[in-house]
Amino acid sequence: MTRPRTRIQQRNSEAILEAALEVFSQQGFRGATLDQIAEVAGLSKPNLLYYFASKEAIHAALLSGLLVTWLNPLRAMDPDGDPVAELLGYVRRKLELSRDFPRESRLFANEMLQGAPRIRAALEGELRDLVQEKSAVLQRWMDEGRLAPVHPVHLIFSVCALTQH
Amino acid sequence: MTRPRTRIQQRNSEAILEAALEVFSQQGFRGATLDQIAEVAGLSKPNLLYYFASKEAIHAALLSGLLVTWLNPLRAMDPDGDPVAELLGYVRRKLELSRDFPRESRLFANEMLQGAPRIRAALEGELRDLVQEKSAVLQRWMDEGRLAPVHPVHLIFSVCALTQH
DNA sequence: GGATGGTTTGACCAATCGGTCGGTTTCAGA
DNA sequence: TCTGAAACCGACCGATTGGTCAAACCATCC
Repeated sequence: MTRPRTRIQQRNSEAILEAALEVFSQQGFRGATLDQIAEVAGLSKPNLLYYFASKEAIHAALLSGLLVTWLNPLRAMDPDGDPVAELLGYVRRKLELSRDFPRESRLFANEMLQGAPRIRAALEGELRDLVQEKSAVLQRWMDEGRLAPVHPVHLIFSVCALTQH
Repeated sequence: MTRPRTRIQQRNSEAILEAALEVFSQQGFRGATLDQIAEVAGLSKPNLLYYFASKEAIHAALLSGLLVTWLNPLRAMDPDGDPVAELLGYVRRKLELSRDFPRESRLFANEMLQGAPRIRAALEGELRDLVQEKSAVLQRWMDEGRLAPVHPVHLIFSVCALTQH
């Protein structure tokens, strides 16, 4: 619930999440085991469960911060900026994210492949709203003749597809 | 090894592969269980293992036929045809494949996410050769001025990314 | 009708899973 | 230096896993 207080809590919580990211992103949720995570983190299995209530809790903690980070590149697209520059900036930020955080990218992909059972709500809320908002911006740019006319949602989808892939 | 002979073998083998495709594509290899597959197939678990030696064997049987099917759209691109028409035909065939066989697509994606441990060899052989061959064709078309100049491998990668996504 | 070989299953097994428990060690603050 | 709480772990638990096996079943051909 609250943030870790002591130094030990801080360090071990981070080690667990780091290890869990490594394992979950490669094996998927069901494929990962607490023993694997514990070994990578350099802790015993009971000690893992001293910091997190369950395997689900570790996974949830990883995913919770993920969506925000992943939507940032699109969110940062400035409606008042230059259309082409903004669009290319969006592509570049998204690409750098995939390059610098491949494990997070795979974790996200794994979740999507299974129908996003744990983040569906967030996707249908936050993500949907953001896409609609930015689609409107793109549409306006196209109407003003400052951007080649294509379906704005398809455009966003294409950028996601290419960068994520 | 050899193809099923009797009608019963034919029917049950297909039922098992059909059920395994359903389960593997949703849960991944480690996430899927023989009990789930058996239930979907309408057979008992020991009966599954009468037709396939192991869980691995079922998965391998599914993957073996997959790569060929998945490379067909690119393979069918005709070096002597019209560049734009051939490229669009490739995109269309790939897109139809993803639309009509989403489970196979997810199975493939799952395998890729885990580093393709079971089809890495095939990827580095068959896939690599085909991409290089078709890249040469695309490069020739570009040199002849019949296609906008981009990196041919990036072009193929982009089509894969968009259609698969 | 009986013999034969392909087919099916209930019962079972060792290994592994996520998670618990009681007790021990380590640490921080007085 | 002492003490109480935080941190840690060996041993264990019930459930589930992939897989086995002997026995039963059943279709087919002589």
